[in-house]
Amino acid sequence: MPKITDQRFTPHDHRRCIKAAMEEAIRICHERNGRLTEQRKRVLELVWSSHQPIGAYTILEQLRGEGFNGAPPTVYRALEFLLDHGLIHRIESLNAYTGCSHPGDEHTGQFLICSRCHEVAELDDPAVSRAITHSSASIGFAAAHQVIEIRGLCSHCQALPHDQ
Amino acid sequence: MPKITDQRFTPHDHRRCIKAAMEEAIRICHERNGRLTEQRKRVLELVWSSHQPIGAYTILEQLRGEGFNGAPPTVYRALEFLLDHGLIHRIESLNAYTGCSHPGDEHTGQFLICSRCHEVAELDDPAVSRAITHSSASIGFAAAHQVIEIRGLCSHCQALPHDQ
DNA sequence: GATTGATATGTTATAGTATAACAACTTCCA
DNA sequence: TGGAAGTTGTTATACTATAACATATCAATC
Repeated sequence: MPKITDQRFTPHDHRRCIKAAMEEAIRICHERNGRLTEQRKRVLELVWSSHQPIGAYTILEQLRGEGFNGAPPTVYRALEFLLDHGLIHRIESLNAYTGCSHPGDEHTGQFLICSRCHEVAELDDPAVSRAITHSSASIGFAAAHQVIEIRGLCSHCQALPHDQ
Repeated sequence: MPKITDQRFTPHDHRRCIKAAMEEAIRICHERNGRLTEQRKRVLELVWSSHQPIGAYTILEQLRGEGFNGAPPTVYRALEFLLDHGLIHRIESLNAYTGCSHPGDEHTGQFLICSRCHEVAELDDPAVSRAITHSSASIGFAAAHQVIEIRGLCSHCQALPHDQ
């Protein structure tokens, strides 16, 4: 059974998502002796500012809007840290980043990307992973990391008229 | 059962792959009234020149080595045509392109990418697709296009010593 | 075979994404 | 307190992709 731990694709008080994510991040970094500096924390908040994946340069713009006077490497470094600690994921097909819905667990995300509202939900269905591992193994391929990004329409957008 | 129609990940006479792919491409384009021009044909050959995905700018370099005096748009247009006609796939996680192993069939590829030799095989296992469609549907998401790119070690590279 | 509309290619410029390389600063512990 | 490790600043540049407009080629019709 797929595991969806958040409220994505449905209206909700998103501030709670952010708050919960930040608390989790602090906990995890503390546990792992990772230094969640102010910059990294702020980047994580920006990534979590919506359920739409956000690009590195958009993050940079936002930081600049807040008086930050930095350059791309700063953002990319923060993203790298957050990726390394499993706090965010990179969506390869969008060159963008999104908050991880269940950090801490070792996992490679499976993403459902709505073509209409552009929100992304993370689905971590062991059945999917298993199917892939099994199928790969049947031709002798040892699967390590899985990139799974599914495009389609979320339930909310399916209910809307087609002419947007 | 996964369907692997080619000889990837094993030594083989690759000229045959190229030849077969080109013949298929000609057939398919004829059938669909697509104009497989010399440039497009040459780009397709370059994409098929190995089982390693190739980047647009590498293609450009190679074309230039052959006396072609063009710019990126030419290459990207050829790639777009080939993608539209299902003759190649784009590997999102590599920003690169690879020949489609069974063009003509409607399908979204599932790719096995060897981290060591960098070859890519296309696996089109309906069981994997089904697992994803099913899992998505269970939370009301209508899956349309699937990006599946698996990193790991091919059977050949698994057999090699670890210190490469 | 000239006309014309559609398709394909050439050309220049620029947008968007990411990292290399080195300098300066902080943190933390020995 | 000194020094190593880790973090951030800064500049430059690499890599990937497309916009916009000009020109050329094709293919069907008159």
